[in-house]
Amino acid sequence: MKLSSSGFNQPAEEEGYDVSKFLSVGQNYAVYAFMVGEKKTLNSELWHACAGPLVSLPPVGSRVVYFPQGHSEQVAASTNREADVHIPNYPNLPPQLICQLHNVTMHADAETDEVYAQMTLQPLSPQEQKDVYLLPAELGTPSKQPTNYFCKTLTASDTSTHGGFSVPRRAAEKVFPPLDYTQQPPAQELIARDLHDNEWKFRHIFRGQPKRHLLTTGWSVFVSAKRLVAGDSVLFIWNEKNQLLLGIRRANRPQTVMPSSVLSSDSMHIGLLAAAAHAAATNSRFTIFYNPRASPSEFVIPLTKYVKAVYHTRVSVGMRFRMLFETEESSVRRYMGTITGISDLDSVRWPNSHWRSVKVGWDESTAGDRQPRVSLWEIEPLTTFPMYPSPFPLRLRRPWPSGLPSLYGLKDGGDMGI
Amino acid sequence: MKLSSSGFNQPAEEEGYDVSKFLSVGQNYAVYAFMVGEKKTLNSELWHACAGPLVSLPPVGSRVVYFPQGHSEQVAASTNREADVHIPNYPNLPPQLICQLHNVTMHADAETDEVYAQMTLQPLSPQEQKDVYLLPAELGTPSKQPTNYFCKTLTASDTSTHGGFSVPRRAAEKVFPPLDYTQQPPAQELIARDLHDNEWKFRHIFRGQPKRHLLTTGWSVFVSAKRLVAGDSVLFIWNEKNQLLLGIRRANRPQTVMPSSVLSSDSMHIGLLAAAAHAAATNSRFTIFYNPRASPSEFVIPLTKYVKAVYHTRVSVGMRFRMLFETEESSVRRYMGTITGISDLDSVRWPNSHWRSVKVGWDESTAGDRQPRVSLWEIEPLTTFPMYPSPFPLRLRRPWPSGLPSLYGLKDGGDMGI
DNA sequence: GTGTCGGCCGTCTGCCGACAA
DNA sequence: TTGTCGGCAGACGGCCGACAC
Repeated sequence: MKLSSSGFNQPAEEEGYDVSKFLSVGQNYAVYAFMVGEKKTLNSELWHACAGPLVSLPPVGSRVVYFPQGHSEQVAASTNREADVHIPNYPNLPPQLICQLHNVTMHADAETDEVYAQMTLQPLSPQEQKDVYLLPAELGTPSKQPTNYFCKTLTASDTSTHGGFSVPRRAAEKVFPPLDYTQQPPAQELIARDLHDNEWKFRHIFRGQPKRHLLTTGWSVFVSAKRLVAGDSVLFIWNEKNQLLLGIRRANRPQTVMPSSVLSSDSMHIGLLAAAAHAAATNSRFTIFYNPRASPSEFVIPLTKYVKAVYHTRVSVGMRFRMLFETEESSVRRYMGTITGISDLDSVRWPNSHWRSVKVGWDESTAGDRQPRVSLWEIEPLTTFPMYPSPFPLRLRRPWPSGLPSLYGLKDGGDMGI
Repeated sequence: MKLSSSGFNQPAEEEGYDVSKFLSVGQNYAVYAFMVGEKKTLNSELWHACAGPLVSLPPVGSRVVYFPQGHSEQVAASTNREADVHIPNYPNLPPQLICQLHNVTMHADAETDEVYAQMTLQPLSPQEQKDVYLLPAELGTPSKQPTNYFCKTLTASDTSTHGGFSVPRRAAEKVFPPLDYTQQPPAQELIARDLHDNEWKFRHIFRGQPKRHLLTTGWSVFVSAKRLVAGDSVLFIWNEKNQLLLGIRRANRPQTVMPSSVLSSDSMHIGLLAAAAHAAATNSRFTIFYNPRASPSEFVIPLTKYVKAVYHTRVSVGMRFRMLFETEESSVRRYMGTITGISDLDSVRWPNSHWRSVKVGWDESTAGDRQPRVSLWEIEPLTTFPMYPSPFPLRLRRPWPSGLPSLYGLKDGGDMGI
């Protein structure tokens, strides 16, 4: 069977699908359906697969906590410019804003396939902000990766013009349709759709000595169109509607500089702060973009997760903890560390903020790119009563009453490595 | 002579050169020299050639007028999103800000070669803002295109993989070094540097029947590296240091959508307004990016140009005028039109603003993409005393005193086509 | 004067199994 | 099990003058 080489490139389309129309929370992770006018479906599972195993989006309609500091970090990471000292202070903007999450749309950059989410947030009124601490804390709903799925980091041979793509055997048997082994060699045409609903055709063949699964015709067109290089990852996923989907995850390149050429990074930082401050002052909606692979940390988290971490968990200097990280093979592993201090990240602009208030040391010396500061809700403290929830109901307490000095009394914990 | 095909691609570098170090104003257009640390020189003439014949940057140290509305238009054009109604009003931010221009740096996007300028502005104090109207209005200093220069819009053959680049004969004779006509066919190696100081080598040959100038070896590498398509333009320019430079100007593509994936367009609009408002309130410096090929109009103009247009020129409904436009061949031509009304573009947010306060009708019916609204300083009114300056000194007057109704008494002039 | 084409040659793409890690 | 390679055949890149507008 010979594939024609035409029709492989579809025109790029603007993406943006409203996920707020239907919402099912009956499963372990939120399931969205998305339709906007004549727009086609942007598959939620594919978006999450591209975003990575640690990324979860809060359900539409839920209450979330928004952190301007974290949002600022995303802008800083994207523009490669820290927020300048010239940026005005917004004294009426608290370090965290409890919001109603009205809308979440998943997007993919038309140029790079970079995934990001647009969220519409509405700050609660001051009275509502106080009341939420009295609500019972529900358990968070962790994201789940789909099962019928595989992800492979591309080798030099995979991206070379000299050949095709070598499919790991288990992966091919798990997610590709079964080959007709009566043919010699067994082969079929695979059709997969990307985030923009563009169709890609590949010749899937099982040949060689020893036998292996390969993608040949069509593969190089895909590699050059997506500008993939060795180290990037490609993933295939089989959705419920019997469609094969594929996505990409680019390697963490040495920080691509993008000074945007439209707006200074200072203005961007001011923009997000002013937008949040205005929304907080008027209790009106505002819009943010969350780019999970550009942002150092999630800056919109479920309120339940925040309340549980900040009000129902006791942490102290010297305490051991675990934290989840994504591995290079796109799976998850835990790293261990010790809390070395608890203090404000920026005591001038953001006093009494919980954003990255925990200074930590990591057990493994290869902790080069792991943050020296984390937030309470990112870590899992190891108590002397581990593995099962405490049978004693925890009483609510405010970790440091506003207007009073921090209970921890430790502005800069220094290195107390144990 | 055979060129090796290696060494044609240089690593992309971050651009950004300080032009404020040396400033000569003795010529008809501002000449900048730029050095930052070990950075190489970004050639000012090449930047201007890529920016187009109508773009001029005010001299460093001069006084300029900054228009938030125009800046907002640039963001809207770049994000394809108009400013939302949810954006807060900044009642203390006037529609124009008279500023000291402290710094201008010319840049080129590392990905696309798009040219843009970064400017550092400092609003004058309220007292200074008033005083400037009493200054004598100097004549503007129009930008000038260099002479040793040519620009060609690429044909299908130029960008096809099938062949090279056909050099217009006059252009080759004017800006390329003379060929050695003793060789048969006459040929040479051309070396040209782009905005990033990357070096590009081309085989320049004079052959065929009839004889013509061609760029062969090296051309296709350049086309694919810069992702040029038919309709884009390439320009060659010969600078004073005996270096051949080359730049590109992309055709106005059908609006490439870029929702930035980092910051919502609302936050960007708020950001530029809040940054300007903060700078105005504190008389502190702020930074803007001016992207001449993305922005519908210049929004930082010399104060002298503004004062001359607003206070020393009488315009009225029905008056005829001329205005400069860039042609598709990158030269300049004048279009004629008639003033059909004078009114606020946005009487709610920006009352009494001179930004696009003039409604116009264009003589030629092909005026599809010419703005229906222009600013006073963009047009050249045709009076009954044309061609030479009036011998009578014009007295200063404010066109519409703030707090009083517009002198024109015409909120919406409608179509008064003559 | 210059845009496009047919002709022609050389390089590179891309499919194959061999082989080794 | 799978990454890389040599071998090989065919496609495409790219240089040439012809020719027409």
